[in-house]
Amino acid sequence: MKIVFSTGEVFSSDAPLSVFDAAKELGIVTRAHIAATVNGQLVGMTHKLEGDAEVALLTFEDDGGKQVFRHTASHILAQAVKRLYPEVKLTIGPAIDTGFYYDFDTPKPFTSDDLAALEAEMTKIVKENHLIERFTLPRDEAKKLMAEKGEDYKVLLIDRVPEGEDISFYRQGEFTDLCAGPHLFSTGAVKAFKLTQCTGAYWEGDSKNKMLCRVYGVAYPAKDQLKEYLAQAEEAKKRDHNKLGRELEIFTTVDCIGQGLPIILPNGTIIIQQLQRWIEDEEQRRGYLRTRTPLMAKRDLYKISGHWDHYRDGMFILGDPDDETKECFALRPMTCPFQYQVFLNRARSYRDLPMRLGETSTLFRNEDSGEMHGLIRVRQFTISEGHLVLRPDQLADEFRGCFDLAVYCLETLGLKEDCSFRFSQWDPNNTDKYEGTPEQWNYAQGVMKEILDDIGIEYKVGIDEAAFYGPKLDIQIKNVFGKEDTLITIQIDMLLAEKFGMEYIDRDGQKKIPYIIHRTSMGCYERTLALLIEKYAGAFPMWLAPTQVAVLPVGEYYSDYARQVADQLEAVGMRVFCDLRNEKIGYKIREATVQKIPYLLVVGEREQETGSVAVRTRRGEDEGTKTVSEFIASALEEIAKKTIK
RNA sequence: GCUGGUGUAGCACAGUCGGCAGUGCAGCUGAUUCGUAAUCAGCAGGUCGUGUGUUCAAGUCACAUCACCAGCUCCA
Repeated sequence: MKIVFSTGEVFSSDAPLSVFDAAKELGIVTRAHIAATVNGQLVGMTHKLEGDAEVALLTFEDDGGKQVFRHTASHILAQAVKRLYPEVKLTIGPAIDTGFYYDFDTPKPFTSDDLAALEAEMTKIVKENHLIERFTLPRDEAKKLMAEKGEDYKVLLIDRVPEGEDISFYRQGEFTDLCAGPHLFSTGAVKAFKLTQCTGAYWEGDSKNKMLCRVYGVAYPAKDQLKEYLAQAEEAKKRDHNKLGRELEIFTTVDCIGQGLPIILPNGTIIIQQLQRWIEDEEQRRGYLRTRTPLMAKRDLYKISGHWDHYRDGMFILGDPDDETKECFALRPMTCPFQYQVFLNRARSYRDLPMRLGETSTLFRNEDSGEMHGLIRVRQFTISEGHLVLRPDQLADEFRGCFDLAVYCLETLGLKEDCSFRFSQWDPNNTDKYEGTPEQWNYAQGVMKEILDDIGIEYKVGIDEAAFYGPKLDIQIKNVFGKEDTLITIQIDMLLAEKFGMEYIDRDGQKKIPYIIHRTSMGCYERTLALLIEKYAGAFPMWLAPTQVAVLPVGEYYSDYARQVADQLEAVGMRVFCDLRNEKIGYKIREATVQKIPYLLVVGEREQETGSVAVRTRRGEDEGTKTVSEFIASALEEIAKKTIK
């Protein structure tokens, strides 16, 4: 058999041998090699080669290497748990983006003290440097082994292994776990790790099931890598919008107003106002008509749209929903059925299409109490909402138009590089959640796939992530904790137009049902603001900065001149803080810098005499002395271009 | 909604075994008139999230409740 390595070496052998042995014969294996791929499949170094193969050796720097390394770390954790708490039952313990976790069924959830004890035990297991051996068993013997050990969850998992697939176990010392693998050669390689938190998590991710105890951890081959990760995580937390946003007086919350109902303070309001003016103008340039529709409606409207059946728990209802003899209102959780009334206002011709409707729309959603998070997940929020009513032949072009607008928004805000795309589809096995027939869904998703492939973006498919009326392109972004949320969404809807009796007279005189695109351009203002805070750590681009310029006289004697400079800046629309307090210049500079005001203009005798300002940035750079008009010109240019510095 | 954690002045925090409510920054007043990241002094600031209980006595103990945080679940 012929073994070809990705580095070019070729090894021929008559007898089966392991990846490690083959690589060793060629002298290309090092201690850093912890896993491999064989014909594209991830395996451990001890994997036996039994035929021609293409092999690539992996280190921790490779994704596959990380995965194997972290997975072994999770087994070491499980082994430690079984040593200290034999009564605990094992469930699953995969590698994840940042590290690993293991879910345990414990009589009592672990505490942080327990984690310290577990870490100590894990250190022992690493020092003992157990070899990790793989073996397989026939189905009934596998179940018998796990049943004897009292591992009920593992017995369930064995039943799920498809016929014909190996049921594999990994053994390290006295510990054996049902596991598809692969794993490291031995436990000794996991030199640096930390258990980061323990929380609850439902068995199989279903809230109807028992809540297990999930322990999260991170693991690295070297101590300094762990140290670096922990330092980075600490740094990321300093950018947390929920902390920074409050410190910078962008928003606050008040107990007696309630959960998910933040107060946007003046600084935050300026940013949202800038975003709103910008996006409304941009949409107007792109042919949108603006509307203003009510924040609430009678239940009758939601019955037509389907929200009454599919989304009632998510709405704030005013009145008794079950008393049909009395009026019952609900705050709107979305804009669609309201904005459709604009189209329905009179008979429409094919010439009226595409009709692009835009609204800065405030919505209310009664999220469960545990769901709220700073400005990212709230119960009342405002989005750059839009609905496009279209002829079938316009669908692809208009979808692309929405996509272009969304990308333009993300690029302008500097968020694009942090985003990923998700094609959110329905779940054909869970059709109760959705309106429409499989034929309608397959058609809508087919059309959308064609458009996405034509645009040529990379996307993940999200099954069971669709809206109840149609598939979506979701633009996803991660916060500082790595948690992903939808920032922008573009949806194709082939159902609601018919429900609302929307139609247009086509060229041939026939009544036709239009297609609808639901979309946001910039998304939800609150959520976008949160991500901007985290992206820029509060140092916003000039055009968004709540205060753009601080004018700082070196002494009270120059107050009049400072005020004159500030007046000139304000006259051209800039947001200025003129610090006339009787403080030393160093103190004023420190304070303005901490507040992340983009430009600090220091003025004293020299500047007063020449009609100039000494320019300093919030990053401490000295930009020299400029005349006031020179500074205004460059600042206005930066604002107009929405430059990101 | 579920699991775990937190809640003391505007902010960051201390408060031991249940025994007079504290520190720093911010704020206010005064002095200082100053050139690129914190001048000095004084003053004021509190129903210890809220409620109920235990106790001679509760920031501290118990129960309930509200809010905040992380995770799970959910997310049009």
